[in-house]
Amino acid sequence: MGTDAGTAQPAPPQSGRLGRPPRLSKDAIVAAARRLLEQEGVDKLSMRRLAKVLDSTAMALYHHVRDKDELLLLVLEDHARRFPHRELSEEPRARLLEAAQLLHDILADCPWIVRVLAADDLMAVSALWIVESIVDAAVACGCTPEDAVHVYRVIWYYTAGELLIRDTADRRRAEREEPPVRDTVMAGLDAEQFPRLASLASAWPDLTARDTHRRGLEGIVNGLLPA
Amino acid sequence: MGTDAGTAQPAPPQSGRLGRPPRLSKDAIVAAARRLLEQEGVDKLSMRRLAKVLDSTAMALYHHVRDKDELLLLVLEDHARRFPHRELSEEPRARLLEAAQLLHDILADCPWIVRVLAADDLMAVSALWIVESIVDAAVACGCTPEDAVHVYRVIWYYTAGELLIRDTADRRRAEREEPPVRDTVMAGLDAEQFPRLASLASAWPDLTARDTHRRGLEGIVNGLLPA
DNA sequence: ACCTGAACACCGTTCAAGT
DNA sequence: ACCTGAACACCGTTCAAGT
Repeated sequence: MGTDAGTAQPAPPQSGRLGRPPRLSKDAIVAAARRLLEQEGVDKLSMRRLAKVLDSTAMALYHHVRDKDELLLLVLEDHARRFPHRELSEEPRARLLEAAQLLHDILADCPWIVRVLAADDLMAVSALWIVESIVDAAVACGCTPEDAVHVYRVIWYYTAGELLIRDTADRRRAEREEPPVRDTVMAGLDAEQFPRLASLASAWPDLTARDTHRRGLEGIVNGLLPA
Repeated sequence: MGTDAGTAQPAPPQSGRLGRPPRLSKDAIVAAARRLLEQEGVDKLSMRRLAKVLDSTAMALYHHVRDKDELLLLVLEDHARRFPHRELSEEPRARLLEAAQLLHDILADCPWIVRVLAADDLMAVSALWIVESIVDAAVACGCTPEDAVHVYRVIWYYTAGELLIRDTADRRRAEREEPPVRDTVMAGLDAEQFPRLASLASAWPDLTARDTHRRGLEGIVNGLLPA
């Protein structure tokens, strides 16, 4: 993973061109950013640091990408293109669920993108077909086009929330040594005032199971599709 | 709103105490932060700027709050305490929905807190009773305690996602002059490849209705509660 | 055309020192 | 006990200049 230098090479010098030959290229920048992201996380990705990795200066990057958000979007685009292709079922309800799951799985590898994507409610262009699939499957399930967009949007909000929260919690856990505030709050709960929460206090953290998203998705789809 | 100096006063000088009398107080800091947040948004809230408003230095603030996150949490706590109280229904399903709605409404005024809260999946202590209500109502609807936590968690993910996305979109719109990427992507959609999205392109933005969250909530609850 | 250095206008936080 | 000034270790981005 750290040695796939293939895509990180500077662009092949085009023959007989005017101007200085480029040392950097969009591809090389995106590849380096991907590696930095994988190895050290978003918090460590700055234009200056990325430039250092590329033996260049922060300002040189701005010749190839408009700003940091565009760079992150390019990394997502690249990731979505590489992501293993999956056949979707014919049956619309199953297709809807599978597409939603795929949306989640692609983004689960780049949870930092949620903050950028949150500005819109659409995915990267190379994953737009998933959005199309969701809306289309919802219509095939009997939704009006408007309701289908609503279904998509609820799924997207839910997915974005899950990714944001899991990612934030993961990163906090990695960087701080103290236990999360939740644990101390839960431990000190007044059982008179909050009987339910108090009785669940010890079980609460463990309930963050891996299949939470999937189970919730099924419930949401059941609740939103016409009977 | 800018003149409620009442809570922004330095703490009343305690009689006969040792040490230098404090010029700042937690309350004054929180009140000033709240005003800054209301008037200028999170992006403008920095420890340095807040200190300037209080005629003090950034470092003095660290004597009263541990760090910026704690300060933001204190503002939420304050906001949740002030928030108008609402009676909840007896009927468990209605109570569940009302509590979830209340959770959303309280946070809708401080959407910037989602990034801080995202580290845990619990609310501010002064709004913990809402979480208790949701879990309790879910049990009253026939959920096991574990399923009730699951229901709460799906609602929280959905709500956090909605708040995050609406807030990010709002702030982008306020600061940039260009239209969101979504509009240009949607405008350039290949109708062959994405028939559904292309046909919805013009309608998409308008579909961000105010009641989206409420409608989605009902669907989610329908889908997650036992029949 | 592509890249550099210096600068602008900031951050959160720590630390030693003052009163 | 409470506050200050200076400093640390950074940010993203702009701009004029170089090759």
